[in-house]
Amino acid sequence: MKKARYHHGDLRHSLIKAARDMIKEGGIEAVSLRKLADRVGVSRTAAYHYFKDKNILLCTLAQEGFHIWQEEADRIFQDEKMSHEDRYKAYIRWYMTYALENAEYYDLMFGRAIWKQNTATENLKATAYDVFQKQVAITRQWQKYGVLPAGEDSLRLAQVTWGTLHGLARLLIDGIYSDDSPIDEICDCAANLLMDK
Amino acid sequence: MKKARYHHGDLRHSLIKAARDMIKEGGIEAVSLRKLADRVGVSRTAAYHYFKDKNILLCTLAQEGFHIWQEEADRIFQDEKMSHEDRYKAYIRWYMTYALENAEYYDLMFGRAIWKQNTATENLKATAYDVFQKQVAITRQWQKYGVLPAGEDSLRLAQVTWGTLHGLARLLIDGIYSDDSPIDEICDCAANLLMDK
DNA sequence: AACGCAATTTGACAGTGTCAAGATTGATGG
DNA sequence: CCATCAATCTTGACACTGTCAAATTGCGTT
Repeated sequence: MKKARYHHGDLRHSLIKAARDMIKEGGIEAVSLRKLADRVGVSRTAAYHYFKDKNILLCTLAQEGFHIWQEEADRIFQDEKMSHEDRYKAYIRWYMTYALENAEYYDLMFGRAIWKQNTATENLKATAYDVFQKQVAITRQWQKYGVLPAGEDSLRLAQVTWGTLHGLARLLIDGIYSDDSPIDEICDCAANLLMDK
Repeated sequence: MKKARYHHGDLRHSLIKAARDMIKEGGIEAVSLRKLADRVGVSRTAAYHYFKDKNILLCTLAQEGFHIWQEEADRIFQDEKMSHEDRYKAYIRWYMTYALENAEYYDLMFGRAIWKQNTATENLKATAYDVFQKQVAITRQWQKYGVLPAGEDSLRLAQVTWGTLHGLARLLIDGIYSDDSPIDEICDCAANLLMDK
């Protein structure tokens, strides 16, 4: 479709798209600007006109990931067909399966690579902050509905519950738990612990 | 102390020691075999006689980290001066502060870098497995003493509780939570959620 | 048609991990 | 005491990587 014209026409989006594919294939480690340029059919340093850094490219991808993430989560949060309890359980299960199915992307979004860099875009931080704030709001709702313990501070509760899901996802993704850990059982156990009894 | 002799004498340990320092200073990313060799005063490829891979070097360090980790944890597990409840709370607090204070090392031990590689030594996996099995055993004890809910399967419970601590540690270390998150409050909230009520 | 400016390329540099082949050494046996 | 040998370390080389500076190309406007 794309000819070898000097002006590519839509390089920015092509780069993002290619990087997205690349990540799904081989993880963040496998992403290199040069292979990326190769795949898009452009010269090695072309990307630098759109992304100051390799890191900024990754941040952009992560931000995109957060938006998709939020959309999918909202779909569960707003599903009126389920009871509050079931919705929370569904959320947990969705979190784990989504994280595992998109392991490489999850790694990008929550991984250290991006956040530790000092070049981490303010945009990304803002986006992630928004996602978390929404999480806090939902947590407050769930407390109101008696799904989560009402006694705890909503912010702390959101931090800890997210921590639990994040930690489990990480351990499963990284293969630190044995491979045959049944996700269903783990989700159930987590739900039992977190939810108000 | 060390002269520029051809035979270094204790290269393996020197390499490990230097790598350990390097990690504490600048994180895993900052570790390069060449700078390592430089620091030890030896040629760039000298390390390959003791470590087949860069990854294997890191695995060795991680294993060492697990042993220290286990020792420190045991000190809490076996502290008879505390009640079971207090001991559990102390464990949580220790976990978080230790992880945060040794963030770079924590990153090495539980980070993806090592586990994802197919060259991950069987030794490391075995060590980590031992650590986790001990965790399961302790969890079972705590269930017996009424600190943790007796109804849950011990293995799953250990997985989830560890997941919680691991996730919180990760989020705090990576700076995904805002920097001014009071660890004490987070620990308390986690304890409330996890412990039997 | 010529000019300007943005998009892209080429060249170059300093890093990295790792392999193969050579140099140095301390220890061993005659 | 000295030659041999295997362990230990070095040199050279290769294929990568990210990134900068300076040239090149070509579209749109005057």
